[in-house]
Amino acid sequence: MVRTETRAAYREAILDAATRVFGRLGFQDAKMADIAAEAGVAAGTVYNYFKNKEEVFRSILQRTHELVYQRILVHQRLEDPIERMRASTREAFDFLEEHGALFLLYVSIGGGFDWAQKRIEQALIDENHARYFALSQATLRDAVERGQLRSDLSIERLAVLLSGLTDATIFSWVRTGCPPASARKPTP
Amino acid sequence: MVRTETRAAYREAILDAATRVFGRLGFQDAKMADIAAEAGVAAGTVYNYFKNKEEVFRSILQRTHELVYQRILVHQRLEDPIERMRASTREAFDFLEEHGALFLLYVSIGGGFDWAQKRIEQALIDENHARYFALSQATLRDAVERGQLRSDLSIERLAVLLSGLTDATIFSWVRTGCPPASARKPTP
Amino acid sequence: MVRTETRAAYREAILDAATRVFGRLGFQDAKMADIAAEAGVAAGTVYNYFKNKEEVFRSILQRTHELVYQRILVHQRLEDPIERMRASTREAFDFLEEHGALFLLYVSIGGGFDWAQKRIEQALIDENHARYFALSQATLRDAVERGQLRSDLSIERLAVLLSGLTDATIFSWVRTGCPPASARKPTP
Amino acid sequence: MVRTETRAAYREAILDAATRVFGRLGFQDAKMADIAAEAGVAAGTVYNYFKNKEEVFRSILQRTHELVYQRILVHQRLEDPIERMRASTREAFDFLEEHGALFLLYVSIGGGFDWAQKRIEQALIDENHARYFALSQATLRDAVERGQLRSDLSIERLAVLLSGLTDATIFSWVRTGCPPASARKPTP
DNA sequence: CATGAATGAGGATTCATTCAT
DNA sequence: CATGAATGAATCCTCATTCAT
Repeated sequence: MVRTETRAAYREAILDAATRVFGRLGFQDAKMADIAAEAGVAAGTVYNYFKNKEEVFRSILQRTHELVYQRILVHQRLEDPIERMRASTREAFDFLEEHGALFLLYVSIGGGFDWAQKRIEQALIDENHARYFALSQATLRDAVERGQLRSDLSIERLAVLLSGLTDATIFSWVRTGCPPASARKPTP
Repeated sequence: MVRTETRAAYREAILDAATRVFGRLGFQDAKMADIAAEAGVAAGTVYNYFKNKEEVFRSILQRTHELVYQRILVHQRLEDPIERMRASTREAFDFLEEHGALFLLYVSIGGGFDWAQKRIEQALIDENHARYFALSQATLRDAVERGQLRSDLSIERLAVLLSGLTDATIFSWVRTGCPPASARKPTP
Repeated sequence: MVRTETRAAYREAILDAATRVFGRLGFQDAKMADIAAEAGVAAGTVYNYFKNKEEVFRSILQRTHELVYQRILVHQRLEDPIERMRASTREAFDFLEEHGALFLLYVSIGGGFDWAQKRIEQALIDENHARYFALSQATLRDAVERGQLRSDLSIERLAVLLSGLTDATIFSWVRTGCPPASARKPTP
Repeated sequence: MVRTETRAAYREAILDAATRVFGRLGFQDAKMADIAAEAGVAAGTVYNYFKNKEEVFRSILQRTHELVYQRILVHQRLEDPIERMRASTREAFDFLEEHGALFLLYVSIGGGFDWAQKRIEQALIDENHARYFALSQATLRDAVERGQLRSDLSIERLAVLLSGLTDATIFSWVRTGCPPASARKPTP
């Protein structure tokens, strides 16, 4: 058991380090040696936990998605769909503010910009995106059923719109540098 | 004179080739040899026209910006600001459809995701973005003066919004793969 | 500890190999691959020990200087300054016979002939030369004090003269190909 | 005839340019393009006059040797062998002062330091050196016959000695940077 | 397993030389 | 012949990955 815990600790430490390094330098410029150094382990050690650089990357992505998803999931217990939506969105933006670099990383891949990676990661991205999307659609459907939303709109299209707006905000944010002034404005 | 034309032709051919290759593989994975091969010249030849890989990239960006800007500029002659805006936006999306890969490239940099490049190109990007932005603001101001737009809104904020919406569309587009179904819908 | 020894051994092996290769081909024609091959290691390994080709070169120079200097230093214990001088000079020439190629290398730089290198190494060369020179002057001064040498001569000028003669011999030697017949003649 | 003159003029211009460039940068660092530019011709033109970089180099060497040899030859008309010797030596040093860089070049090859070149040029060097040497020996022999020199010394050895002293001076000169203070001192 | 050094494939870039105009 | 651009072989160096200790 201790062993298992130790292994897990190492793994987390490496992922943490990799997250920082990738966030700082991007995928290509981040060297395995950098990651190892940041994690305080030897270069070879990283390979005891991850097959290669790509898998380190993929693992970060997966871990992050899981984290955000879990956080958002919590808000699904809220009774009111509108509240649920609002809380989820805020959660996403809160995460953004906390983990800027990480999100950059996510976006850079999610956006499909880093081709080399895209080939490999797209499936992963899509799968996760689908999870969020399903959540979003469920909430919207709920709202329609409760009469809080017009029923003559395509749920899917609405979900796409919402997702698009979020992406747009992130995109602008990223483009302009970072702090999206209005992001934390109190919702009226 | 012939020489000058020939040189220009070579330069264009290389930029065209580079655009395709970068679009296909991204900056890092695109090899100078690939670009040369795609252009049908020897590897060394590329260096007769561009100092290095980075400059090839930068030149593509600059050339594209110029092209799009010129195209949009044409529509500025339109009397009606609203029409001007509409035409400009359509122009941008038309370009997108024609030059998908190229735009991906643009976005990948403009979004600031490819760190290594960002450091270098951001100034270029910003400068060009400012040009578009100025155009956009001028048009909006015009519209306000003509009473076609509410005058109690911040022109700058409006411009940011418009820019953001465009970016959002591109972003979603890029994310989902490519064809943004609604993009060419007849404007009502 | 073993590690440290192993590392040192590798380093020495590479320097030995580099010395041979540089001696055979000169700085420019010696390829890092040649050096690696001669040392029996992979090309990349050389870079684990030296930042680049230049540093390999510089290290050879430094190591050699140190070696010769230490050998000469031993003779400084001799009581009689004249004997000290004689022994030192012979040591230098002995070294020449043992390490012809190496000395060629040294001279080629010391003489300032390999421009590209000169820029970088001159300081190193000068510094070491100064050490020998100081030793030489000290010995001469000693000889003067003991009345073994005329006191009306400039010590510095004498040292320059001695140094010049040694250089001249080496120079002729190198020019003519190598074996300076008279070099090992028994000193009467 | 005009043609021939033109050709000769081009050839000389290129050699002059090459001399300057080689003197400035050394053989390896001097680019054919540099030489062409310095000569004010196109890169390809150089190849109309010389087979390759090496031949440019060889030609400089040959031309210089010829020049110095001819200058020294003039002094051979002097009656007194001692005067002849003195004049020749001074000629050599005068040349040195005028063409420092060129001489550096000569020495760098003559000394056999630039290996790549040495392989090729050594024969040329040796041949020319032999000419000087023959002149020197003839003069010495003459001096012996006239009773101006002890007859119990080996002429050859004397010639070697003289040559060595000259070389030594050049060597020290080159090593220390350049101006050999005493070189032009009035011979008492 | 951790370590950290060895490995070697891979790629940007340079530049002597060639050749069409 | 002069020109100057095209060529592509050649080489230094990086760094992901492997492996002996």
